[in-house]
This record gives sequence, structure tokens and C-alpha cells, in this order.
Amino acid sequence: MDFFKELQARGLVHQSTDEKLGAWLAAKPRTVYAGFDPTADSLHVGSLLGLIVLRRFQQAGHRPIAVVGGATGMIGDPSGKSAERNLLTREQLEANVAGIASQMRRFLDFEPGPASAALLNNFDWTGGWSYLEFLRDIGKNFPVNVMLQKDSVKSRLGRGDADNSAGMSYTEFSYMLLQAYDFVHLAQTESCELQAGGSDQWGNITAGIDLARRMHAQQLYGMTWPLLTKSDGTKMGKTESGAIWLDPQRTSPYEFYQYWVNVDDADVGGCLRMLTELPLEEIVSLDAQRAENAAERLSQKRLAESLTRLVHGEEGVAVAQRATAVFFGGAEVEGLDDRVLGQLFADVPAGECPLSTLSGEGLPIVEALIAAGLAKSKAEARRTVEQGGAYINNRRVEGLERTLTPADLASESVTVLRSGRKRYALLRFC
RNA sequence: GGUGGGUUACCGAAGCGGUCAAACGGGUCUGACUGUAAAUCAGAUGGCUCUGCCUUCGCAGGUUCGAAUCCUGCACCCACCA
Repeated sequence: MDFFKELQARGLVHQSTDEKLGAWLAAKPRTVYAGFDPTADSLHVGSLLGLIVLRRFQQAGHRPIAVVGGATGMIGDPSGKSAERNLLTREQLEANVAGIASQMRRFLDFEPGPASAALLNNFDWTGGWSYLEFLRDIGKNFPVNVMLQKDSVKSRLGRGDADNSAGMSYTEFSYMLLQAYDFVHLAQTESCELQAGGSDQWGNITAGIDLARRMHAQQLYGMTWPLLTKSDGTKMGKTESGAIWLDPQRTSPYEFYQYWVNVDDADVGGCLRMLTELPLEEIVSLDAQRAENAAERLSQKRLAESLTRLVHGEEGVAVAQRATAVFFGGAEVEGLDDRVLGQLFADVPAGECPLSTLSGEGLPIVEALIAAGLAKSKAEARRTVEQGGAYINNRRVEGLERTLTPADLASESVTVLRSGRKRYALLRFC
């Protein structure tokens, strides 16, 4: 199966400008680019797909360019947005671009070579334009009636519907000119003839293709991948507590792993195809296995493992899986050292207590639950214990008279407390 | 501006002088079940030095042995009339 057919088989091709894109790609190594939004100093699951697509291109021998929108980020892409965006300051953008750049190294190979990846910032070639120059050289090539036909514009100007009457500023309206010019610039300077993006980028991509034709009579190509959505229509990569980030400081490897383990049965097949590099045959057999025995959730585990390895490395997988065994498999939490325990329970809140409280009679369980933040009052703590919902180091507390003593330390100085099924907290004695 | 109705615990909503820490529903929490799901079932749901005590029913006073319940004033909300 050739590269482009594989992309299609995995559901990664939503639209493309040319029927023969597959043959064009097969003919010789090409250069492809995709843009990334620098709205934060870390990428999140929403941008994961773009990285993975570029990675696939690189593995197939093509040369990937990741463009961070240092310039376009200052404007704000209206595509898929219902309201005007907040503008970022120059300083924020620079910090964000730096953060994103370091994360990309996990996905793309930047070592010198024929298919060496590049990371470019469009501010470098856009920042120097004067307004008059830009209007003369670029703006002149954009018929407004064509611009008005773009979905990203139409949806915002939609008259009547209260929801869509948000309108848009001239600034956002101009966004597509900048992105269109990016493509033309990359075609000129990097021989980049293909732009890939999420399906919401289609209008911006074709704007670039049109511009190249007008300015240089050059034929460029574009393709989009489908937006990663769940079967209920909502976006992938969001939880109640916010986005899933690639930065381990923002989203721990455990939390990241858990997100994928919990993907719905209906969505996991698509995720495996689009996001992982597992061979299609294996994914097909996982589909069959899932139909047979959904409860085992082998697909989800393979998905979680594969993505966690890609984003957080082998050590990230190990910590995430071990933490999972503790949280959901009732695994032992004794005899660990502070460092390992701290890693496993990275997402868990912690409280502190003086070491002296453990000696003598020990620390009453009710006090301990409050100190760890698992109960707001003694009555609540007592209730939890009486209902059988309190656990010390994963072992149920049998009575209110239970106290914590040095024997209950899971590591040098920490005891693991739990309320109910999955509310954990650490109590550190110092 | 006038007249009437309202303001109850996380939310909605009963209660109209003692048996009210306050019915009921939702939410939340705990347990059982389970696929770390959904549904379902059971229990809990102001605080404490806990067979008792303390603080809560818009706010401030008052009547009474005793008030969330009656009276007065104030604040906010709703309805109808101007």
C-alpha cells in the first residue's frame, strides 16, 4: 500500500485538491507544511493530529515543515471560532513558540538529512511587511467576493441566526491573507508545494493556492484531515477540567494515559487508525477483539500505551501504567520510596502533618482525612469512615478508632489516603 | 407611584406557634453491581468536646414559656393596576 493510500485507509484524508495527489507524492520526495497555533506554551491533543500527520510524511521520505504562527497568532484565525479572539502580546507569543518547539522534537526528526524537519515562525517573513506594501502586493490578489464565500467568514456574518451574528473584525477578516501568503512564501523559499491542515483550514489552504497561481502562476496542493471528534459530536481531548496537554507539567503522563484508556468504544477504532502507528492489520484484529469482548478494552490500552510512549517516552508509560495499577487494580502501595511514590501520585493533592502526631496513640483517622483534604469537617470524615469509604494505603479502614502510626507509612514519610472509589490524597509527615 | 405575592439548607420546593436541623425532588458523597462505562439499588448529606449542645429558614428588632412560622421596620425580587 502506498503512502497516500495508507493515509486514506486510516481516515486521515478529508479533502484534497487533486485526485492524483497520491501519485504526485509517490513520484518523488516532497515538502509539506502544517501550521500550529501558538495560543499556549504547550501543544494539546487538538494539535496532536497535525504532528502525527507530519511525522507520517517524514517517515515516508517527505520533508515536513512545522510553521508556528508567530504572526498569524497575533491576528487570530476565525476558522471554527464563533467569536472574536483575544490577541496575544509579542512576549506571550515568543514564549509560546519556544515551548511548542521543544515538544515537536519528540515527533519529528530535525537531524540534518534529505527529509530533515524544519520549524519556522511565520513572523520571520511577515513581521517586516509594511501595511502599504502588503496591500499592494498581496491584498490586490484577493477578490473580496471570493473571500466572502469562505465558510469561516460566512458563518460569522450569517444574518438572522442569533448565534452566528457575532460578526468579525477587519483584523480577523484579513487572517486568510496572511496564511495564504505563508504558503506562497514557503513554496518560493522552501519548495514547499503541499499544505496540510485540519478540515477547518480548507478555506485558508485554498486561499494560498489561489494566491500562488495569481502571483507566480504556480500550482500548489492542499489536503486536510478530519477534525478529531467523538461519536457524541464533541471535541476530542477535552475533559471537565480542561484540555489534555502534551506538556507533562500541565497534564501528567498518568492523566494523559488515562484519557485514552477512557475513550469510548465507538471512538477508539478511529483513534487507533488516525493517531497511532500500529499496523492496520493489528488495528483490524483489535476491532474484532473489541466486538468479541469489549469489557477487556484491549484497544483502549493499546491506544493509551502507544500515544503515551510517543509523547512521554518509555518512562512515562511505565509511571502511568504503574499508577493505573495502584488506582484501579488495588495494587500495593507500601514499601515504596518517597520519590517513586511522588511520581505515581503526581496528580494527587497532598497535606502535611508533623511527624510527632504519629507517635504514641497515633493520629486518629478522622483527623488524618481532614489534614489530607479528603473531608471538610469531622462529621464528614466520620461519615466516610462509617460508610466504609476510607482507605489507608488502599486498605479499607474498619472503624473510627483506627489511628495512623509509623507502621502506616507507605514510604519514608508519606501515607496514601483515599476516600471512596478514587479520591486519593497524600499525607506527608515532616 | 398604588395594591398584592415572595425571599427556607448546594439548587428547586414544602412547612404557617411547640413533636423542625426543617418533608419531597435534583445534585453531591459512600456502598453494592459493573468494563476505571451507563443504568439500577441501598445509605448518607449544618457543626461540635455527640444519647447532649451550638449555629441555621433575606436583614434588624419585638410579642411569647417557646417562632422558619405572629408583629414592626429595612433590603431585594415577582405580579397586577397607574
